Amino acid sequence: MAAIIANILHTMNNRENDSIDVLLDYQSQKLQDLIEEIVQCCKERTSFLSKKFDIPEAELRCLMLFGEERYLTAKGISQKLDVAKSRVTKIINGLVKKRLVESIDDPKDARIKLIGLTSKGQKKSRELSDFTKDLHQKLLLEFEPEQRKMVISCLEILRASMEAVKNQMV
Amino acid sequence: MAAIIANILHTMNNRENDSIDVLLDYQSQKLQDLIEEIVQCCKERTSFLSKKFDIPEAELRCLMLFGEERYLTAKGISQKLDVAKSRVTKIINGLVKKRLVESIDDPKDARIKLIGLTSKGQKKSRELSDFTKDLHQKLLLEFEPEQRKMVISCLEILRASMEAVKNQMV
DNA sequence: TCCTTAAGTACATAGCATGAACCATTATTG
DNA sequence: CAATAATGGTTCATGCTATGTACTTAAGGA
Repeated sequence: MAAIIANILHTMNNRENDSIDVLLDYQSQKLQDLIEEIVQCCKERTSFLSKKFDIPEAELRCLMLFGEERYLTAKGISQKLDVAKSRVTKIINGLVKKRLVESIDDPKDARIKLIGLTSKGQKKSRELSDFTKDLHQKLLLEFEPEQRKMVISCLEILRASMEAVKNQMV
Repeated sequence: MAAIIANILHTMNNRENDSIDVLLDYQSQKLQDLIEEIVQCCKERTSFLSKKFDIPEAELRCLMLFGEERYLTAKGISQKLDVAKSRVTKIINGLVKKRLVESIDDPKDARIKLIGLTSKGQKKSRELSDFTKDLHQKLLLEFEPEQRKMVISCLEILRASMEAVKNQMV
């Protein structure tokens, strides 16, 4: 089917005026489908990780925030995960129940609770980041070496353009 | 920061052996971040559409299935959306309540209900697909004309590679 | 006719996420 | 310094996403 369309396009290409519109139509449809499929694949990946590590997706995402920082606050997590702070309470509760995280009172400010990984949490977090790193390395190795740089810069273009369209839409 | 790393990489590049590993590390991290951001942007887009059209995301997705086919069955929808059939019942109920869809009994098989768009549903569906088509066209137009083909083929490579990694993971 | 399979629904359960109301505690300001 | 405002967190009500099991009805084959 795609081949047929491509063929039609090809025969029309160097002849007429509105063939440009046809090409644009075809390309934007293609773009839409590809993005759709890629996003779908990523969704499956996160769902897979959640099952593999037996931790809900939101909690996994939270666990991965402790990359650099030793301690995080509920507010900080709320901002990084881009969710309401009431949501963070739930997520932290889940992680505390699993003994992956523990919260201590901030000695300076009694309102604040400092959330930190337990050693069990550090282990899980490490495993998780190792796994996803490995996954993306495998992905990279699927490309031909010359393609790698190109794919990355294409994604950079795509991301920037998506950002631009988003802003232009307000 | 990225510039510094890139610089380090550059000075190391044509000299030593394990600089390849460093490059791979850098690139896979980059890849991970880019994919993350792109997926995030898509999530925001669907959430935006849901608010704009005042219809839950799952129902929107369902509405978009009536592209070619006149009627769909619950089972068919379940397969296309890749959700449990009990989920489909809920989704259809929502759409029926909004008078966007109606179900009639299959004259041939009393077990089956044929789901079809109402005229109101057709209108919404059309609006929706027009909007997303426009969006992707805008996106395409953000690229330089020469880039368009390249970005698309890069996404094709990416999609194929993700598929490959997924299969290789079982 | 009996049994199996298929289509669809109901219900219990779980996760994701928000927003409003609320309780402490800290900061500000008159 | 005391009243008030702002901040950090929790609780609760609500709604969407999604699954799986059990159930009903219908179709179709042995």
